[in-house]
Parts: sequence; structure tokens; C-alpha cells
Amino acid sequence: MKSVNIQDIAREAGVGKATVSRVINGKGYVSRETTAKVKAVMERHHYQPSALARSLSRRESDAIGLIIPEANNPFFSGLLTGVSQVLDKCGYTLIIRTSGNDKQRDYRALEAMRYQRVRGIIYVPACNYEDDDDFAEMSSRLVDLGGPCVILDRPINQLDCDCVLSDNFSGAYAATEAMIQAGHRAIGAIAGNIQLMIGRERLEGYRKAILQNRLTLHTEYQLTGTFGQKDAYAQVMELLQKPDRPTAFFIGNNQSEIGFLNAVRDLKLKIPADVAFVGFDELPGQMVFELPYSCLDRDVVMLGEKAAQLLIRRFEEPNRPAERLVVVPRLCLRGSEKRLNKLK
Amino acid sequence: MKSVNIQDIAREAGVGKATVSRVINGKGYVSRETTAKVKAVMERHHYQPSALARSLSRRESDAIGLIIPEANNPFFSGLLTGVSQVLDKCGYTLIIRTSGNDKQRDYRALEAMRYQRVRGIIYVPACNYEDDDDFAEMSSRLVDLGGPCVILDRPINQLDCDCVLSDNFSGAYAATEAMIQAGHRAIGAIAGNIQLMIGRERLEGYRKAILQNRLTLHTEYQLTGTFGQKDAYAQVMELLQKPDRPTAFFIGNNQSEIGFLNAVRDLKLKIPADVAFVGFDELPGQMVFELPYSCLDRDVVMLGEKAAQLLIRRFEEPNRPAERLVVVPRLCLRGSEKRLNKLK
DNA sequence: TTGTAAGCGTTATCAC
DNA sequence: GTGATAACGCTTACAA
Repeated sequence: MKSVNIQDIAREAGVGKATVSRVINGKGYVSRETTAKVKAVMERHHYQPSALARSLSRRESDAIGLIIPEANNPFFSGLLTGVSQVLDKCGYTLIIRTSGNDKQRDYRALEAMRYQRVRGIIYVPACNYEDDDDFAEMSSRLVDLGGPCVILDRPINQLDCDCVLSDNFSGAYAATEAMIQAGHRAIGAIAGNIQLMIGRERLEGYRKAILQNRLTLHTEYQLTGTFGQKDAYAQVMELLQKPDRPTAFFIGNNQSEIGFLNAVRDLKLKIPADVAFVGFDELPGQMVFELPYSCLDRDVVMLGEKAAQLLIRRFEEPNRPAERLVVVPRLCLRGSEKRLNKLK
Repeated sequence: MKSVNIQDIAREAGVGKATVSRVINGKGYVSRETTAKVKAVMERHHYQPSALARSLSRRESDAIGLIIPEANNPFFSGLLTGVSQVLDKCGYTLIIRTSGNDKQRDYRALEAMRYQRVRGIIYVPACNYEDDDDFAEMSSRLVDLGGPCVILDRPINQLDCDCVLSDNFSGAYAATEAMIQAGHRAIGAIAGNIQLMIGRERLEGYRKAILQNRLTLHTEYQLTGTFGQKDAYAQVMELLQKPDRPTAFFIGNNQSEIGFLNAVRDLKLKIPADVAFVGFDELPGQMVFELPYSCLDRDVVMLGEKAAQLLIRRFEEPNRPAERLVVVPRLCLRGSEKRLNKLK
């Protein structure tokens, strides 16, 4: 890692390192000619200062950490894209870690960020940290970080910091109501992981819509478990074969939507003739096939951008009250929510 | 960024910093009791050394740079996933930048990596750098990096370093040949960006298959331009409306495949009855819908893993000859390559 | 087995 | 305007 350093430049330019430093940072008085001379030497050697030494000396790094559950999921890679865009533009360095939705790996990610002395982090937590011990563990690590944190997508109770969230409740409510308006009376929910706040909020939105419209809330219509595909598949397969099955579903995320669709296909049912639905988030490949599947759409890249902006703003105004940005998902009705006559 | 440092620990434990350092790194002699004492103090303060100071002192960082064209593309986020997995496991830190396939941003990414003094990089170049000046620019920055580089997915001529590539030529050849075997005689290619080596290799594989089988190579059947969706759409729309159109296509990547599929849909053609194809890479959403679309499949995550492994190996054995890993894509025939009787 | 001290490449505080 | 010099937090000879 040996390369020309500020000392070398200073020597060759016949000045002190302090002067070179002034030239690099463009602050402090330094004469026209000295500046020119120093710059020439720097160019000649492709001199580039060391962020390492700089951060150490300034006691402040320009690295920002991003912790996400997984990179291989269009939702999270969308967030990453947004974050990356604004960080690049503003001259910050992006350090990334994934947690795989695992608490322990989440802790390790947090620690890795501290090890790197990041200036702040953007954090999609692996879980809710509702258990007191877990919360203590997590927030201790967050505090140790010593820098600001922006929570992205998955809220954590009792954590007072900037966050960028989605209005899961009203999204789910709107989706469910759309199906009710379409004439459905027996509506199920594939709620996914209600350990996660976002899962619960979505389930609650669904429930509220059902109750508000004076329909019956069937416990057996509320499928919960993980946000994963196989889980949804198994549960939907079972429920759809019961005589008294729902005619429509609110689906909590795109992975469970895949499971749902696979079940529907295997049961040789038609959408929306045999079973209708509205899902949370666009399906991967939705844009490809332009399928008439209704969903709650979020501008994912924008969420990432907002989070990054919030963090940077926090650097500038450390004492601003915590900001909470809640984005309402847009309901896109494309037909799969309909109730056709075929259904009794 | 103020936090407890090695000096604080040393003082409180009543030892010298060197001893603390030995404990941290577990090397050098230090007595059982001293170790215990120091460890206790470290735990009490949640002490975590600074990677910044450590790297500076060791003249070697544990950060690894990854430069990819975009994060919001399943192919690249797959690579990222693979890279991230092995880096996490081996204790390296991942710094990421995107180039947006833009040469200038690519340069800046390279410079940012140097600024951070990364130990090495994994690099999916924004372009080919075939022009001498461009190549000089790029490779100068690569040299300035001062660390090893693993080229991923997009080869660069005359650059002698480790790389992980796909056998684009034989993939395209196999895909085209499959369609010939299926009975097609008029086969087009949606070759995408032949500025990129990978684009040319794919086009050449197609050509070879056509010629080898003594078929005619029609210039107008070879669509080139970008790997983008709109471009493919426009070109396919035009070609498919000509009287003398191809009955099948080799498609150079998944984005152009989307364009192709949209055109096919808009023209109300059926696959493979009216037009057949084999594409490069899985379509986003392929797993979702289990469509009978044939393609050349690559284990994308594995490519990322291999690249990371190669880089780490290079740290350990700096003088090993450059390794060139070429993965042959697997041809998955699912029906879209067929030739049905309907075609004249 | 442990401590002292000299770096590592910057920035920042003073004098000059 | 400019140049020493002391940090920054750590590692690593070299002594003791």
C-alpha cells in the first residue's frame, strides 16, 4: 500500500507539508504561485491523499454504512441504488453489509460499521428488537457507533431517530377495501411475518378494512408465518382447498405473492375469476410481463435516496429533532382485484 | 468520532499500549493474567479498535472495492451477493460504487477506491477500454490502486489479471445450435451492445453456429445496439413485420429479452408457434412464473463468490500467475426454442 | 513477558 | 503566506 505521500510532495515542491495540505483542501492562505507549483507536483505523481490518514487526523470519516437483509432482492437492491446515488453525488463512501434477516449477523454488521468508524449508518434492521434484551443489545451497539442512524423501512419501537418508512397500515387498508368495493366478502390475508412490525401493520390494515365494512373477520383466513415463498405456498394450498375458502386475498409482500401464484397455478385456478388478490409491492418481472396484477407500489429507489439525504442532513444539523418520513404506497389496480360473476 | 482508544485501555489496565495491542491481535507473548485483565477492561468499555488507525499503521487495509455498472439489475445484485458473502465470512469490508456503464463514473469509482486505500478490487468495467487512450486512462488508475484487481464478467483486452468470465461464445453457439436442431433455418440475433466484448462474443457464437450448419448469415437478421429494452423492442418490432423475417432469435441478454417479449406481445405473436427464441440469462421473474422460456443460465451468485475468492487468494500468493476462470453457461431448454409446424 | 518509542499519512495549532 | 510540530489510534521493532 506504499504510494507517494504528502511529505514526498512537499519535499519535491520545496514547501512544508502544511502548505500541501492547504492546497489539497483549498483552505488557508497560500500564494498563487505556490499553489500552482504544488498542484503540478501532485499531478505529476497522480498524488491522492489517504482517506485513512485524513479520517484519523480529522477524527471524522466520510464512510457511511448500509445494512440490509439481503442484496439479492429487488426491494433491497432498489434501496441500495437510491442510497448509492446520493452518496456518490455527495462524495461519501458506501460500506455495505447484509444480515440475512439474522439477529446475530445484524449485530456483527453493526460492529463492523463501528470498527470502520463510519460517520453514520442507514439501517434496515434484521428484526424488530422488541424483546427487551435484544433491544438492549442492538441499541447498545447503535450507541457505540457514535454516529447518527437512519432507520429504513422497518421501524423499531422506542428508537428515537430519523427514519424513512412506508405506511403499511393504510396501504393494506386501501388494498383490502379495493377488493371489498369490487364485491368480495370473503377476503383472506397472507400476512407473512407478524414478528416484524411491518407485517403486523399490514395485517392490521387488512383487519380494519374488514371490520370497518362490517364483514366478518375469520381467524382461519389470516395466514401468518414468514414472508417467504414456500410458507405462503403451503398455507394457500391448504386454505384454497377448503369448501369455505376466501374469494380474494390481501398479500403482504412479493415473496409470498410468488408462493400464492404458484399455489393458484397448481390448483388450476384463474385470476381473478376463481380467486382475486392485491399484493404489497411489485412482483419481480412485473414490468416485463405487464401482468394485470394489482398491487401497492412504492418508489423504492426514492426511499433509499430519502434515507441518505436524511443522514447527510443530520450531519449538518445534529440537533434537529428526529424526522420521520412515512411514504404512502400507491394502489395500482390492474384487474386482479376484481370479482367476476363466476364466483358464487 | 471520539471513543475509547488503546491508550485508555492500557492506562486503566495498568499496562503499556503495546501489551494491549498484543492482546487484541493475539500475537506476541503476554501472560495469562495480563491478558485476562486487559480483556476485562476492553469488555467493560466495549472497546473496539479503529480500522482506520490499524490500516494506517499496518500499511494495509482490509477494505475491498466492488465496482459494478448498476445495483438495480438482478445480474449485478447477484454478483454483489456472492462477493458480499465471502467477504463477510473472511472478515473483509466491502466498499461499493456503481458506474452506470459510464466511463467517467468508472474512472471516478476507481479513484474513490484508491482514495480509500482498498486492499484490492473486484471490477465489472463500464466498457471495454479498447481505444488506446481510454485503456491508458483506465489502466493507469488501476495501477495507481496499488492492489490486485479481479475482472468480473466483462473482459478487457491486454489486461493481465485474474478474472471470472462467462464463455459467451460457446453459450451463444449452443443456444443457436439448439434452435437449428429444432428445425429453424432463419434465425436472428438480438446481439445488444457489440461495443462490449461480451456482446461481440455472443454475436460471434451465433454466427459460428449459423455458418457451421451451412445456413445463410443475413446481415439484417443481426440486430445490434444497446443491451437495453427499448432498443431491442424497436428493432424487433421492425424486423418481425418484414415478410422475410426470422422464425427464431438468439437474444443477447435479459433486458433485450424483455424488449423482444414486449414486441412479440404487441404483434400478437405466440411463442414458439410464431416465433421461437433462446435468451442469455434468466429473466427476472422467471422463477415466479416458471415460463417455458429457454435460456442460458449462469450461477450468478457463484460468479461473485469466485471473484472474491480469487482476490483473497491473490493477497496470499501475490506472485501466482493470473488466473482466468471461464464458466460455461448451462443451456436450459424449456420449449421456447421449438419449431412448430405452423411456421412455413 | 512487558514497556518505550518510532512510525503510518494526514490535519491543525501555532509561531514566524 | 508559510513551516514546524503535535496530535489522531494503532503496530512493531527494540530494549529491558
